[in-house]
Amino acid sequence: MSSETHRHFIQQIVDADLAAGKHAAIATRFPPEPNGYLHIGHAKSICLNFGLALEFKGRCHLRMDDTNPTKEEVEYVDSIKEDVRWLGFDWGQHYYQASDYFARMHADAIRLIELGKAYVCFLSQEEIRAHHGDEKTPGKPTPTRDATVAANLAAFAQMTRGEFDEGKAVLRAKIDMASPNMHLRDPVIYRIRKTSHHNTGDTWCVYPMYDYAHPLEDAYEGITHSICTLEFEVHRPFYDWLLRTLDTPAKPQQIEFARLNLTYTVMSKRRLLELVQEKRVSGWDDPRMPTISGMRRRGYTPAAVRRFCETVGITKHNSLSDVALLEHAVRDDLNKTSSRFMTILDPVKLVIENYPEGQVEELDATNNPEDPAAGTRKVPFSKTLLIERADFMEIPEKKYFRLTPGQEVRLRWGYFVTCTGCKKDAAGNVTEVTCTYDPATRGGDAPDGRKVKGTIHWVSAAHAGDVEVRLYDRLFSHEDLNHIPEGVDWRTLLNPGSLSVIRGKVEPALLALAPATRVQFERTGYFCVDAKDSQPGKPVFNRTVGLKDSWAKVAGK
RNA sequence: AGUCCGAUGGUGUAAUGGUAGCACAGGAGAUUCUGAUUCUCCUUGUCUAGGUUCGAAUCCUAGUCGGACUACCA
Repeated sequence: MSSETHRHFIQQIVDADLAAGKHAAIATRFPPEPNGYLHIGHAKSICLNFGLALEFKGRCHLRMDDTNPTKEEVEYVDSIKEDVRWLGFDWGQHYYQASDYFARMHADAIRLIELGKAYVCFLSQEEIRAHHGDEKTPGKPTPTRDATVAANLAAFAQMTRGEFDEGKAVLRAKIDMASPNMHLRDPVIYRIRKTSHHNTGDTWCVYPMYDYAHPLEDAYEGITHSICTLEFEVHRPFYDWLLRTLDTPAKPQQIEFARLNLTYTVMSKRRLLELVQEKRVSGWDDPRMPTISGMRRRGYTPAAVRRFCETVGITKHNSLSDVALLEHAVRDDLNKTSSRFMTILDPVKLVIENYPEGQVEELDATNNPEDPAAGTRKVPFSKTLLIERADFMEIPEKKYFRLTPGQEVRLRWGYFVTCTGCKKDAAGNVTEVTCTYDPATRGGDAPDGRKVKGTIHWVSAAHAGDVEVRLYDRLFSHEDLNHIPEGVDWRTLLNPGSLSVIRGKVEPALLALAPATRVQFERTGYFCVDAKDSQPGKPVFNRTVGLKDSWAKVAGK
């Protein structure tokens, strides 16, 4: 993490601009295209843009960049709004859509033509590409490049009226066909799309391209700092050219930063969309997805996501962040905020031989040792309990602190018990562990002050609820999805064990939790009540992230 | 290949000409009614070669490596 005083390069730019009196207040924007769900990479951008506005008491606009009717849908618009709000940000009155500016952008295109800075090109897509040239070859001018303003005006009007079929004509900016920057070789700024737009319907059949629309949207809204990712660096000269040529009152400054990459995670919308369409996941909100909605369903907190975004920082060089950073952020938050419960995911019976048959006690358990205000709850205790299979070993490994014949352990919030042995079936599987308890240790403390090395969790067999538990692991088994071995399909890199569904035995209190409640299963991990598939009294639990397990490391050696 | 951008431990980042620091991960230990948490300590780094300077991670030059660009996507 950076030091308290560290300011990243964008903050420094804003500091300088404000100090120089360049702006009275700053305005940033988060401009997603509604063609997919937001993911953790967008969260980084959202935190940056809204965070800057908050820090400098400026404003941050939420703007749908809906300039391509063939790809965008209302479903995405709604999910984007929900996700930004969930992350904890508020755009206030500043919700905009590129499509709201279509008329104004169109008028500006006409101005551009009048200025002699744009012309209608009738070349086919292939011809345009052939005329484009390459790094060492300058492009060739289109036949109509030097047509008169009147002819271009007329042609653009025809385009606008729908008199040409899709692909028959485009409007191009007239800049420099020999520029070393390809984006300055007369870029296409309007194309014909005879598709209904989710917002403007059939009003238009010409739609602006991103390169043309974006600077204008920013200028119309008075954006001061237009922050985008590194790949738009080469587009900046056009961004500036357009604002200069049209002499817009506002001259927003485009600043690029490095997008987020995460280990074992795909971040491209295209791939995410394929995972959904090919049903390799249950949907955009599948808890294994790096989408905001997936992480929300998985049990991540907005605070943890924001914290993570702070941790990875803002720079101009590409990097691959370890997903462990994200996991740490969520554990750190959940540790402080979630109530603990006892659940057994791989049960084996534990019978307390000297505990009275039929007796049931209600023991007090602390909900969250990190937060006394979380209070306590009652947990039923009886002669026959269920414990984790891993908490018993007939022949113990070195430093094994759990149940093994002759060893005493504590049953959390219960009693000290001493293991007496186990019963097995014909195949040699342990079917029951037996022990005796010390009645003087009720609640979990020995009056004589003796200590035990291990504490294990349990549930009363007769009182336990039976629930579905979904154990999630990383979606991919390959670390860097941006670098895949030659000839390998990224889909084959999916982790076949990314989801396992099991049944768990839980203490009664867990059955009454509201959907989306986040809890810790003691000694196991953080889980949350699935908001979609849970039924009243029948919760489904999603594992958000496991607890750190240093014993697993020791035992694995 | 051209143009542009970048390069600090295993990972992510600080240090803005003056002691290379932080977080994660990893290791060792202490504490603990979660082998969790917490706490302590430790390992590991300035891409290379020149230059400027009393002094360079920082400035300059060249090289190397990585990324972006050659869509009627954004």
